[in-house]
Amino acid sequence: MQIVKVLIEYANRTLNRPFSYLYKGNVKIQKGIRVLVNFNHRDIFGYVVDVEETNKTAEELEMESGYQLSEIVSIIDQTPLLDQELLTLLDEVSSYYQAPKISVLQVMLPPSLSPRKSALKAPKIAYDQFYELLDDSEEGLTNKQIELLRFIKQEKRVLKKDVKSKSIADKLLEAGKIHITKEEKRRLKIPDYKYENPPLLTDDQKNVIKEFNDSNDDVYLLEGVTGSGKTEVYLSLSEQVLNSGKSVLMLVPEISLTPMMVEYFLHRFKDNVAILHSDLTPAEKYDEYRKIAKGECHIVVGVRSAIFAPLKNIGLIILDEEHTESYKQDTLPFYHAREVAIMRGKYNHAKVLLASATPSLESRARGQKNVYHMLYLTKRINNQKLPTTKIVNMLDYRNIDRDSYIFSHALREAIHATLSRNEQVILLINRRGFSTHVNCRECGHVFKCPTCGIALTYHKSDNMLKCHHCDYVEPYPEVCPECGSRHLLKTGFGTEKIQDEVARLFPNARTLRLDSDSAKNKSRIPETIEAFRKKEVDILIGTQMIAKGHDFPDVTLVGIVLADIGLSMPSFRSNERAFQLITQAIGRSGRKEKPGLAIIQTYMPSHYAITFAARQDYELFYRKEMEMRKLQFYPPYAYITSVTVRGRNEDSVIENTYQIVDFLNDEFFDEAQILGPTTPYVPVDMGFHLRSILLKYRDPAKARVILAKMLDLFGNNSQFELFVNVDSYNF
DNA sequence: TAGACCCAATCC
DNA sequence: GATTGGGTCTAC
Repeated sequence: MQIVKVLIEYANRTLNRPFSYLYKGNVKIQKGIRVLVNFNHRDIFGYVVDVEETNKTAEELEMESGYQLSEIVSIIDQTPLLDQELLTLLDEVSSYYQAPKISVLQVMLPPSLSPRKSALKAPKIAYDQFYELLDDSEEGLTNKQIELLRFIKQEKRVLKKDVKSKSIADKLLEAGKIHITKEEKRRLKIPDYKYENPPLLTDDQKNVIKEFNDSNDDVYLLEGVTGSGKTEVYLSLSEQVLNSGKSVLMLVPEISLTPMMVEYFLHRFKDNVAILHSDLTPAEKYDEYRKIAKGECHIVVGVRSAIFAPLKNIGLIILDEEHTESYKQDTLPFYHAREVAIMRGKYNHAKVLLASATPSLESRARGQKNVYHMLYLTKRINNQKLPTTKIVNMLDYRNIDRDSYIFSHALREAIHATLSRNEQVILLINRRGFSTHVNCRECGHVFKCPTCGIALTYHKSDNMLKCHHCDYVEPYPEVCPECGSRHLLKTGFGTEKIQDEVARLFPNARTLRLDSDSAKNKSRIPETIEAFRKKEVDILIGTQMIAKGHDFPDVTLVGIVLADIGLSMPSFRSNERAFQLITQAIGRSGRKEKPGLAIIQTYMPSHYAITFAARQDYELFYRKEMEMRKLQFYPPYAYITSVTVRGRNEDSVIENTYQIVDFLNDEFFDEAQILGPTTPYVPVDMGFHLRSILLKYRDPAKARVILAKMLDLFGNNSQFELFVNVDSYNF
């Protein structure tokens, strides 16, 4: 008999330990397969982490352990799901992020292979069936049969579903003239891209590639201004790595927004590329995953979770736009693709290339200390000039347009001039909806989300109040629910309001809005982008989703309607975020031979994040922001981890949070700054109250030990749940 | 994580 | 007296 230890599919702290089951059959159970087990009256998935042979009886085992072991319901897999590298990575990731192993497995594997019960309903392998010739003698066959036989002989193999007459084919099968072969099908349909000859590299690009090749360092940070040709560097390096017999993992922030990168790789490397992103269907993900695991392709282009692709013999890992926050998962297991990339790079002795026009401060600081090898691309391709920028102080009423409190004279006139030259405009406003706050003028009542407690945003298109954090919506009430007054005040503005204003001020301009409301259906994002590129639209209005990566040759004006929005967020990263967003947005203007202009409207015209972004001066921003971070002891000077306590009873949550703070203070002595309990920005989550603790420290190894101890001590309480977010981005 | 179980509130 | 709802407990 075998004792099988399994991890349960529930990614809950209190269940984060192996449970034992019996297996009396004669199959040798292997570590790393999935089994179906009965757990607390329900059949669920378990992932086998250990197997022991035993001569004891079930009764003896019950005596020893004090509980009755039940038997495995069924075995799901024939062979282990992960190879040695990914098993090692699993351990490393779950210990670095203090995350339940099962939660890491669940992000590593596609839905069809996931250790969770829903995998039973997930897509299976699909096959194409072919007829193939066995014997071409035609004796005793009818004319129709001979016709089909000759056709199959000529074509070598014929898709079964392409043969119209099944009965004739059946006759040939019966006579042993042909047989059926099957082959796994790839359900992701990829257009047939023509190979494109690589363009000649610029001297800058050649120098970067040479420096990269001549060095033996592990991790590189390529700082390259917008439009400096980073993509061609990726393609060239990838080609080299492939020629040396190794494979390439290419990570991008989000494929539906920036399909260009995938297209470049498909043009150059065709069938050798597999694609992994969140818009694929589960069936497509499964097929791509197997194609990679079987070694049928050597390049993976994908988003965050693609860092776990079962690619073998990796020679190069690239993170494009490495500063992008979508590389950090903000749910369990809270991993950051950059850190995982570095772990995988070490294991494979592969180089890791991080790249951005505006690197994260963490990465840039490591570059400073030569932990990462810095590389630079300082010139735009063809020496295109950066756009002219202008900061407009919106505090000065003389700058504001007479007809609109949202637009300045400067921006309104620039839009007018651009349109009359038949060129295009991008207006960026980093906020969705129509107005950001609705409150009652009589009693001051503020409309808030009942589940999250944050202010609701008014959306004009459907006349609804929406929560921008959860999916709560309610119809816009004409009267105040508190006092019955009809005087409701809408303040603040977002994309919808801008669209209204533009329609009013420029009635002849064709406008389109692109934000996560207008793009509910993700397939419409590329459509909108394409319509704009084809100049069916004059003005594109949108949130940050329009600021990234796109190349619109006829855009010569970018207007940032209110640059301060990001800056007023209560986060130590808000300066960095604002700088990155403004820099990226400005980079959309004047991409071809026409000179570009960018106008930045702000109430904080002398804020360094805005002035340095306007000058496109990353290095100055970096230095200034580093001073601030040093002063406040934030990353990159400190590591941070947040601990969130979540429970039904608010008082008990607060009380327990204090106890944890006390514990952490005792353990760290003076080796950490501990802030908290604080009430998070979103204080209530589905009826659960939340409180957070922020830890800032210098020694991650020590913190890991203390955090593990904390989870041992406080992590198994039924009153509350603990969430540990190592290297958190939510503060 | 989700069901079972317990107790109290609520119904006609 | 039965039914419903909420909170708590537990799993191999």
